[in-house]
Order: sequence, then structure tokens, then C-alpha cells
Amino acid sequence: MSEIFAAIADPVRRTLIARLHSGEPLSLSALAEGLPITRQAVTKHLNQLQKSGLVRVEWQGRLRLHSLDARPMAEIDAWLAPYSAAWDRRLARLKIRVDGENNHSHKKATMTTTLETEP
Amino acid sequence: MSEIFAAIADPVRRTLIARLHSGEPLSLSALAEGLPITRQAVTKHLNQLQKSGLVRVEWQGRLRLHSLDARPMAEIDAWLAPYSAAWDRRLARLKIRVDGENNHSHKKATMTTTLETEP
DNA sequence: ACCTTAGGCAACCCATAGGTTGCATGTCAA
DNA sequence: TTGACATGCAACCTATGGGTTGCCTAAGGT
Repeated sequence: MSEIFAAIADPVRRTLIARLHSGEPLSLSALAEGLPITRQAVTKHLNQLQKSGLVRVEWQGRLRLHSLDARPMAEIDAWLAPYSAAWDRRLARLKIRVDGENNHSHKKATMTTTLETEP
Repeated sequence: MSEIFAAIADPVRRTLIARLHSGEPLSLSALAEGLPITRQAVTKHLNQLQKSGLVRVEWQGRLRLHSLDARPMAEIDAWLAPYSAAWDRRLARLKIRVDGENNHSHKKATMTTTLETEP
């Protein structure tokens, strides 16, 4: 389902996701550390994340290790897409070039994305 | 704040947003039509959308006209960005090319996005 | 063998999100 | 002017989300 939208709606869960990103699997206590809520509450959040597919759980001894699988976020990304011209100025310009009013011919336009390492 | 995440978390609100997209401003009754909930409930949803900045309201006689301003969604888009390599295969490949292991030199890589009219 | 640490489970609490019903008000059209 | 339509407002209901406390079990380290 699209419980994915609800999954990222909570600020605690978003920080959990952030902690899981970039890094090795984290245990429950590791994840709960520093948060202003109890370990049990964190468990509930992690269970929700697991149900939504964003978190995979794997046991190692008495450690419950959590790792992030961001792929379900694709659904949100896809949902945003139709609206994205509203804030992505490059995409907006591209769109204007494509569905300009004056002619009805088939048109294409391209833009380029560059990724580079930190200096 | 980022009540924007909560704003799009509800399925009813997402359909309201979809109806407001592509089109003229819609009145409350127009928006409520067909939905399985009362007009009053729809009002509450629209008020939340307004508070989050996604919907602008303007009166015309006895009509409360609503229009979409998708720009606040940029916050969600920005939040997704760090994770997007997980589902965007093109971006993932690009990332691999940029931070490959063998050399630590400064690197750039580009990809192209094409937009075209429907055939 | 013992204590400490990691975690599960269940009961409970409270605020609020999402919904309803009922009624009042203003505007438009005939 | 009268009736129909568009909306607001307030009270109320209920489920549930997010949190807690308390206790229990299983691994590990020493």
C-alpha cells in the first residue's frame, strides 16, 4: 500500500531514516540513543518502517540490526513528479519549451544533470 | 514548518490535490463531489492544505475557490534527494561513476533528461 | 554462576485526526 | 420575495497514533 506516505510523515521516523542512511546496520539501542523517547516507542516506529518496507531487520545474537531500503520512497517521488514543475525551475523552463502555444508539432527538449565529487 | 509531510499523508487530501492540479480554481462543493465523506470533512482537509501552503483560497460571491500551489512540495523533494539513488537507476549509475573507488581525483559526470510532447 | 545489557510483550494513557449531525447565514436566481 | 444553493460554525463521537510503565526473557561478558 501507500502507507509509505504515513511512514515518512512522522519526524521521529524521519530522523531514524536519516540515521540509518549512510552507515552499517544499527541496533535498536543505537537508534534509540539520544532520542527523547523510550526504547519501546522507538520499536514501534521501527516496526512501522519495517511494514512500509523502508527498513529491513536482521538478528545477530541479541542485537536487532536495522538497515535502510529506500526504494519504497520511489512511490513518493513518482507522486511528486506531476507537480514538480512548480518548484523545479529548470524543469519548468523545459516544460514551457515543450508545450508552448504557437505550434502543435511534436517537440522534444533536453536538459543535463551534472554530478561531481566534493572539491 | 514541515507540516507538509503530514499534509500529503492523507489519501483524501492527495485526491483533493490531484483534482486541483490541472484546472481552474474549484469550489468546496465541486471538490467534495463524489467523495465518500461530508462537505464539512472536506472543509477540514482543505483548511489543513491551506495551512501547509499547498492551497490558496479566494472568494467569489458565495463560492470559496481553491487553487493549488505545489511549491511547498519542494521540501519533500529535497528530503527525498539524498536517498534517491536507491530507486533512480540513472542517478545510481551516475553516482557510481563519480565516487568510484580507484582514484580520488575530482570528477564530474552528466546525464540528460528529455521531455517531449505526447505523440 | 552472576550481573549487565538488548530486547519483547502487554496494559494503559491521552491527545488529536477524521468524521458526523444539526443549525445558522449569506448569496443567487426566478 | 422566496426558495435553493454554498458555506460556516459548534458540538460531539470514535479510533488510533504516539507515548509510558512494568515486567519478563535471552545473550554476553567476567
